[in-house]
Amino acid sequence: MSGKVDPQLFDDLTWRGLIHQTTDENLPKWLTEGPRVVYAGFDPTAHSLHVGHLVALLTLRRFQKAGHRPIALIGGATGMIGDPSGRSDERNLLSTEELESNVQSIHQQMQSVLKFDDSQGAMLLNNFDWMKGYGYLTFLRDIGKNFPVNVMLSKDSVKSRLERTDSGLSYTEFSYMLLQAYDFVYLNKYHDCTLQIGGSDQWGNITAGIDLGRRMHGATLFGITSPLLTKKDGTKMGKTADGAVWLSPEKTSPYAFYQFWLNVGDEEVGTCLRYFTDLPKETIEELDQSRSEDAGRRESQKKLAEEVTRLIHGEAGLTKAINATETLFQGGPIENLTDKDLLEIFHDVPRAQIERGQLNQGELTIIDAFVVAGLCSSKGEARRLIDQGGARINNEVVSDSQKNLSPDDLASESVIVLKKGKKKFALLRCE
RNA sequence: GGGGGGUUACCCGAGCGGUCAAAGGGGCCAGACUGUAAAUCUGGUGGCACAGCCUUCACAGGUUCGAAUCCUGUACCCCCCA
Repeated sequence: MSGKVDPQLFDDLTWRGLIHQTTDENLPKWLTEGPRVVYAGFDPTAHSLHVGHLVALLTLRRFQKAGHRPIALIGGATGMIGDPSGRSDERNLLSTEELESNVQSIHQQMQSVLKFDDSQGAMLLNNFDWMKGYGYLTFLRDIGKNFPVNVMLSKDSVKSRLERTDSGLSYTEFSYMLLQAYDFVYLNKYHDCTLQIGGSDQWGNITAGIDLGRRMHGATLFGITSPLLTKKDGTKMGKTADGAVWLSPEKTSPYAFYQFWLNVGDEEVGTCLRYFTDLPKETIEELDQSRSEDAGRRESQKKLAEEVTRLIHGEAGLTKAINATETLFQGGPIENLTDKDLLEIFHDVPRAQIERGQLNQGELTIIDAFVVAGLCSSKGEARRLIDQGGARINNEVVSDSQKNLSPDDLASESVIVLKKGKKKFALLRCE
């Protein structure tokens, strides 16, 4: 590792609003003195990372770009336990098979964000590797001995759970902190790691690791937490009505991913630009300025969506997302497109098969079409939708709920595009 | 063990013999406005063969011309006394 690091890193993080708390006032100076090994943990509780993981992942990336060495720690062991921090109820435990498969795919995803290639590149470690052989008695003697219960009880993550009367805290979850603390100490001992970053809900776990390092080895360790990103209404960022926004293109298509960022509210978009893009300060401040003059142009949202989508899905994914967006929201009728075009643009839109004969005979009512396509859960709902003017075929409003579909309604060789309201689409495809 | 209260649509919650598919609010869906926003306003929100019919008010029975509403039993929840 070259000895050079970017001395601006901490200032940049501060300007971006990514610093919530630090464990030591000398930390900014300490960071400029040479390359450090920094780690953040990711629980493999799902098959894919989601937008909620992105802040930590991108912060690791910023450290890497500034000349430090990141470790992405996958919590194969801790994921079996479940972190009680910020949770109101007990987690379900995952099987080892699920965990193993999750770890694989998460590793895959991280490669577009961190550079793992060279010998000084990022490291991906799984704490299951060093925890699996750790005996209970040994662990209690080595690690547990260093944890005063009164200190553990005073941690916010534990305290808040104990104060709830409607859900308890199992001994298993209570022990989570020891495992994460030990991770830090382990990484320090074997990989020279001296800094842990995480969301502000990780403060308790991070300081536990720092305390443990000092008690066991007299090590001096550091920690930084970032604010948890919430929307104006207090709900967590990264969730839509349909659930989490995933990084995996199988779970959230590049189009849907792009749309998520494009729809970020004016109040949040400034923060998002700072958190989720590498855009320099000047560019972001220009966008702030532009937004205060005419937020309706949505330059900030477009730039944000573009940057983040490119990072996660690459240039090709971004192009697809933009093409689909333009087609879907240009407003005019959908025509002069081929099956291939439509199926590509509407890649992740739900679709249903219908019989060609049904269409030719005019046997399919428009009400049934919306139900079959899954846009409406009952015929009554479909009827209401049409009566209220919220139903479109190939982007043209249909007002007659008695209408039957015919071959004239095909947008291309075999596809009919149904639309509910402004943003929900479905395809009917006749064979 | 004794006494009292409760269980209503996705959620909260009114209804306490007919006019109840069931007030009100939240959520959700759609429309207007707009920027594919926010806020606001309007309409909708059990199903269907939709001016009508069918199935709903914890569950099972009963009384009645007629029950979410009354009675009996069952399950679950809460409170008070022991």
